[in-house]
Amino acid sequence: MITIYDIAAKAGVSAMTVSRVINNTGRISEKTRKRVRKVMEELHYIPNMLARSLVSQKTHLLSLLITDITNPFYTTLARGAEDAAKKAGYRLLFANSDEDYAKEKDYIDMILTTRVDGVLLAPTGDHSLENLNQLRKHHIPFVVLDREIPGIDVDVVLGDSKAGARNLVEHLIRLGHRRIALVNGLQDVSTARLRYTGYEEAHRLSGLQLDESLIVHLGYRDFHDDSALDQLFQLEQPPTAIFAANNMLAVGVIQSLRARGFHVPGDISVVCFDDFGPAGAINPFLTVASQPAYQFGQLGMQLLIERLESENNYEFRKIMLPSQLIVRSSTLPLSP
Amino acid sequence: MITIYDIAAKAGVSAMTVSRVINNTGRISEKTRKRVRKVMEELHYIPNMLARSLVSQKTHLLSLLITDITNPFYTTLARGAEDAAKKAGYRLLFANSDEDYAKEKDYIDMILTTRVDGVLLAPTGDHSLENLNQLRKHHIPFVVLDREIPGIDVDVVLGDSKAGARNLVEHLIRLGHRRIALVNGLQDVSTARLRYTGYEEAHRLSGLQLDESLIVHLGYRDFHDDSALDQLFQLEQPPTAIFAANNMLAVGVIQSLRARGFHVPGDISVVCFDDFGPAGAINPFLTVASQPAYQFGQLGMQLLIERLESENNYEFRKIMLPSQLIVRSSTLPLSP
DNA sequence: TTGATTATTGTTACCGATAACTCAAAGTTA
DNA sequence: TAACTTTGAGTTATCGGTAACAATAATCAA
Repeated sequence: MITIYDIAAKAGVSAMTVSRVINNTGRISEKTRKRVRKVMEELHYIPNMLARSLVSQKTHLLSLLITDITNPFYTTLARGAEDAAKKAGYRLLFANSDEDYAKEKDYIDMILTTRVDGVLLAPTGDHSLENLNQLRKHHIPFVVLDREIPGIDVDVVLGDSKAGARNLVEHLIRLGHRRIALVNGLQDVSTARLRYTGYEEAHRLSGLQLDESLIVHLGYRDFHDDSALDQLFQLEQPPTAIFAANNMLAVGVIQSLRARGFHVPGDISVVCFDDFGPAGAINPFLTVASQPAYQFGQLGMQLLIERLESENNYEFRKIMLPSQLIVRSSTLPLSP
Repeated sequence: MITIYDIAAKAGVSAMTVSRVINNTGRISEKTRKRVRKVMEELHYIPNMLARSLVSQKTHLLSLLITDITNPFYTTLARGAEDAAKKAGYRLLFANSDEDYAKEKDYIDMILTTRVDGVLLAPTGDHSLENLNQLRKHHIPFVVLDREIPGIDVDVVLGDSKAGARNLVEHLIRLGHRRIALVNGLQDVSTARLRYTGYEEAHRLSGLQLDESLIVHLGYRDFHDDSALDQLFQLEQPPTAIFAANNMLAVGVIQSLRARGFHVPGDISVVCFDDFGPAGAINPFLTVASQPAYQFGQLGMQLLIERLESENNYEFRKIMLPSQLIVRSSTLPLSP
């Protein structure tokens, strides 16, 4: 491993001079600068970040912790975050918690020991509060994405879950549906709660009675749980439409429905939150509340970097991004 | 920032003793061990990886460099790699080159300065050779995924592009298609070359004349380039089926076709390499050669870790994973 | 010409951990 | 009881950089 000492020796200068050349600090005569540069190239010198970071107390590394790397919403978000980080000269450490609190905690520990400069994260749920407090205790700046955490004041980029949900459900109601099921995420997650609120609000504003037996709770990634729909179809009056609280749940719901012989949208309409990225573009099928995923990442990263690079502790900011109702072919008017 | 010296001072021992307690090395009496542990908890000690890695010359960090984070093939692969890394106790640094050589180079540089222990990467193309040589020069072990690079001997996990392509094209030929277009990736990428070879082989074995004017070259991510299909439809005898060399190209092809008023598969059949992950499961539509993406990542990571942890330089290994033809509804027999 | 100033480079200490060596006290053996 | 082991620590040097200060040479003003 070539170090600045090797270069210093070969160039006949001190290590400090080499360091100065590398960082363009201090004053160096053009002659020595050139000589040092030449030796650096000859020896294929690569600076050692570990050593540099140890003394500077800055790694120029940021961490992005998402909850599901197979979900196009988060991968698009990741692209946004990556682009913004790159533009500002930071390196990005991706991590994936799989909606699993324990994994999240593991990654937070790794983030702490790795001494990243800041963290951008979509928390797994309200209990993530403990992990956030851990970050705060160690003075690691962070920005929260997509999900609000009660009990802590932070910079955060959110979608408007309530309005989005209301739009989706109102769309179904306009189509004549009256028994609309909600396949929701866990109540521990703010988006799931707000999507419920939007669902409830749509009912109330339309003068519809809300039937709690039409509500199912699953983890956002547990779309394999086929039995989840049993509850709905054992009802005396089963639903004629289903609102899935995110895209992955919608996939599961549709697969379950088809496995039971239902046709979507012929027999039952389905809507969901979040779109499907490029892969979904082949057969745009689902009626969705589409969120600007790329901007989630980009804006979140901008907030983080501003926080990092500003001295003063200005107050925390909350950005709320709207979702857009895109009506496609998974919804039909209720047939009489 | 709490260091082992703070702990040592408060516990009334030397820093070395604290280090021994942390790493469970050397001999420590149960009494001091407990006292040190207690102080560590009280002060919320977090070990500093930078310092530790600087002396141990090991970061326990691996890097995964993929070419398209929005492609479900790579995100599934990433999950496989992540799981395998986690199991072996390594942390994983994701990076995304966007099929862009310059970005890849940037990431390789960052990998070198970050002193990761090893790299798992899907190269952008043959010219990545230079980046691989850079890694080798600095003695960073690496494993190549998905794409072969001529001119360098490495551990590598590949799909059987030739056989997969042949299967797809033979499927089309069985359906009666005779004018089959190939929308391929750039010739700089081994999978694109092999998919061409499979395409050619299928023609030859079926006694079909291959018409070079039916072949279009695009980057694997350049599916926005709508004009690419112009060439095909200005032909006197336009194709009746299209083989897209990967999933992203297929998305673009289908969107282009629809924009031109063609119906798939009614007017034209489409097949492609690689499936669409969970997002594609809603409306499984495309006939594909599906590759075991998760295993690409998992096996690649296993190779890397074995290479890392073994002293001796055993010879390089090449794993070839088969693809599976999945016939769905994007293909129809040629109507007379 | 001389003291002051500026430009260029070097020295030393330190970032936070660990390897290698040292050393005192306690325990063992003959 | 003297010599030898074993146990449980501590000391020092080092990993590869950089900050802060020091030192020398070159230039300049008076």
